[in-house]
Amino acid sequence: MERGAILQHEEEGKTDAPPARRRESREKRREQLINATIDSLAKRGYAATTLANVSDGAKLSRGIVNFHFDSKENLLLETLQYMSDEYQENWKARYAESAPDTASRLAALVTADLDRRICTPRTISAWFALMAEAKSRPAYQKLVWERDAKYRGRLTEYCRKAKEEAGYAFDPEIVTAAIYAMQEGLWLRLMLSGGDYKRTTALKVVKEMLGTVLPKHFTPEGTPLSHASKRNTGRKQ
Amino acid sequence: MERGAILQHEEEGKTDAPPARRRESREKRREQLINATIDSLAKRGYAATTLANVSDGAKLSRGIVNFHFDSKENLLLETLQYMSDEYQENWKARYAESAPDTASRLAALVTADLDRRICTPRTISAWFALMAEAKSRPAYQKLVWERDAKYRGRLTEYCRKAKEEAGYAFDPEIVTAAIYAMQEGLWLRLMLSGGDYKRTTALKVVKEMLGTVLPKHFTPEGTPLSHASKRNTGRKQ
DNA sequence: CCGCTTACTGAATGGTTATTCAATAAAAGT
DNA sequence: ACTTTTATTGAATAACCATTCAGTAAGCGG
Repeated sequence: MERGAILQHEEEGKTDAPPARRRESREKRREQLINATIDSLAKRGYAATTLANVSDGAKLSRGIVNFHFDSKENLLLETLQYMSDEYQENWKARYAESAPDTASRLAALVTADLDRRICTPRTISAWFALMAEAKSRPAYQKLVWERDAKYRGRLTEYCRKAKEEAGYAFDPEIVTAAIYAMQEGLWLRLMLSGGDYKRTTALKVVKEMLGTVLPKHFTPEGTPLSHASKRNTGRKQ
Repeated sequence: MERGAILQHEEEGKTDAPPARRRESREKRREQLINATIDSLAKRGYAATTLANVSDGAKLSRGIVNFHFDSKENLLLETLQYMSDEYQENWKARYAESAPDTASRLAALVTADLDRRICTPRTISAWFALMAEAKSRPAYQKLVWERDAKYRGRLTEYCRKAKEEAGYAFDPEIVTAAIYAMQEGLWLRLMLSGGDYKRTTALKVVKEMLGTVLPKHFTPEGTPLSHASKRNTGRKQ
């Protein structure tokens, strides 16, 4: 469609003015190209992302992508892999640094999705651009399904734990599905609203939901109640 | 990528074996072409959908799309419009045929999304294919935003009503956002799981959520409690 | 049966794009 | 210094695709 794009993303270890024409290690270049791909996906969408866009974005020559990734198809797949890894590393880190009680763990998991580090317009747009193509590309679908399974498994584990601790009436699998679906829906909303809807608003929604569904573990506003509330093992709320 | 597609979708008013080579009214053809577009979007995704695919799918000649829609861009936009209208007609119909109490109305609205008539793999895949491009196409974004606004407005109205009736502690806007996000997330899940996850499972999730968030209006399984429960206007649950 | 309108066709066109590859040059090894 | 390896370029290629349009024929009013 249009040309002459201004690239806002700066690659990792470089700040000098004449950036290219210097050789780099295989890994550095690959990451640089993947970042340029994410930029283009976010700005132009899947259909309008061309190899010329990517190499221009990285300020490198036309043939560079096929040299490092063999094909466009493969570049896109590895970009998805890269984003998937980033996502996973993030929630695992948030999980690890949270307090060990059920409420804090759940809050960490659920909030990780909306963490400043991964929840940016750039990331979300690129993610959905690839997601929409997943239906017709088994390789994408498999990758994403596995990403999901790990996260949801952890989430279910803690929903089950919460149920045991407070005697909630819900089915942990179903609550997990509901929470996870809500998170993905909020991502979609963040993308479609084009800026009106902020990350912090989405956070409020997620937290209020935690407060409503798990009233023994969270305040109505969604703040974790860290004390181990083993008191009521009785009936429902 | 590959060729020689088998088309599973049959257009509206025709069943005879030699289908083409007969002139049709402008409206019939346009609808037929839109359906072929949805088929292709669902099967191949946005990027791989070509005008040749569409005209082949409709068993018509190459030039047909530009004759009826002027451009590919316009065909896609009108396809989005068509799907958007279908969606809206559906929830309005479900709403209209529901009992007039708050619980039934809410159940109708929330369940409409997963109605057999609009919630098919074909529709969902095509929808997300267009959605992912919305970020970079203002015309799409506007259209979808308006579609959403009407539905969410209605949903908020009834969440507010429910709160007044039973004295829930929640913020109706936030609960609406949560429910709507969950619905979109479930759509995404239906698409990505490729058949494991069924419409009926998603329905269960939605209903259990209603039961949890609005315990005075629904059973824990999500069946509406139709009697007007004006009894407690007091504190929170 | 005759013009006239309207729907439709499909080959031709021109622009875009992924991919290849021979040439080039920076490092690394010796 | 020189050889080898490895990264990079950019012009050439071939495929693909949206769009155009001159031509064809179906329906229709007369």
